[in-house]
Amino acid sequence: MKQKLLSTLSCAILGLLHQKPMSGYDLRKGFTSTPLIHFSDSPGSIYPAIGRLSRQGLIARTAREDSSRRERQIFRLTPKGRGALKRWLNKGVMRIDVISGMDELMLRLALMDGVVDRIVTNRFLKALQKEVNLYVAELRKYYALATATMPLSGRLAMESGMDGYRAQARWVGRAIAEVKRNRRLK
Amino acid sequence: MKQKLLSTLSCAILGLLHQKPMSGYDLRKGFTSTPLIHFSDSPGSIYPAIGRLSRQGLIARTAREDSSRRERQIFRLTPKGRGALKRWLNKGVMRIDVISGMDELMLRLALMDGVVDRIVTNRFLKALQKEVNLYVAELRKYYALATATMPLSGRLAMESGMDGYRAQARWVGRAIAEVKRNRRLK
DNA sequence: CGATACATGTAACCGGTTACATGATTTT
DNA sequence: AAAATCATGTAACCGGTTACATGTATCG
Repeated sequence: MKQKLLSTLSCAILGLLHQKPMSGYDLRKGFTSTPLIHFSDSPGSIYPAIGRLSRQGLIARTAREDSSRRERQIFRLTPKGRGALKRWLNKGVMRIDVISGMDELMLRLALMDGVVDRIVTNRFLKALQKEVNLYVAELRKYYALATATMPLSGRLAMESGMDGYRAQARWVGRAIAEVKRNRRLK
Repeated sequence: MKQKLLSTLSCAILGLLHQKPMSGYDLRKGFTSTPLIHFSDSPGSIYPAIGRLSRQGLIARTAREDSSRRERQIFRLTPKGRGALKRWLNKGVMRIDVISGMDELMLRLALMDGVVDRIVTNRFLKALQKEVNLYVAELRKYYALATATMPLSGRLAMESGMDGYRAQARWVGRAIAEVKRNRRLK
């Protein structure tokens, strides 16, 4: 049986539903009211995504809490959904993710707690560190070669990118230390 | 007459063709061989984009240089295309761009040279600075409130984002200074 | 001659965006 | 009673991804 590829939004939904069963509306609020806003809000993306996940058997309706509010459909993760979530969290960190999928990487990190153990988080951060450092080195090399011929605004834009990745490199070092410390304390 | 909304890729193509007329293949290489890689490579996105821009009258085929190579179709910007490019570069900097469109903002900056003057670049950077600082402040506030209840990995992911935006804030300060210095030297 | 780089495209698929539609419940 | 918020959806559109198709020129 082949695993369907899930969109980032779908995986975000799986991660949030793992933390706590909730409705489509709650999910939307979870996106719009936190820095997760990156991953879209708008009913036109979330409800269809819920429908797909439901059809694939990764999430399921819970008995609705008919307290007073109308028709709230609460969804929860199925075992199959939990499996899909774990697979997504366990994926490797590729060069291309660092170049154009950093948001998704950070989403993965954010959703790891309570789903995978610290070893996975640690492995993830180590892999990320490696790829970020490689990419910084590559950018530096490109910059050294091209800077002379680059116009001012182009150079500034490139420096912005490099600064961002350097900040990531520093951050990931601290993050690894924190995870290690946290593991020892347990 | 209403202006069609152009995709980021389309605008990137307009910007590159403004620097120098070239073929679809050249554009692809321009993307894959530089940090512009963010904005897709793959023939399946570039050739259709070229087709659309051509149909809209924003770019046009140049007499082909039939030196020896086969069928290279060289495209250049039309006056209408230059107008569209300028409008894109002159757009304001919104909060939402900072939150989920930083790549496009940096692309805009990178392509400004030779198309719009330093005043526009300066205005852009000032607006960016304002929005980045506001967003950093907002994140800080959210972090202060939520940090206690956030799991480790979630907190780390959030810190990554904050570090990134702080780096942007520092960079934009330097960038503004450089543009000012550069303007004085001229 | 075979491999690699040059060069351009098409077609199916997928999913996000936008806008619209609907209706209940709570607040003013 | 009107307005705002809660809550769920649908449909058209657009464009990016993937994979495929095709053929030339150059180089070893």
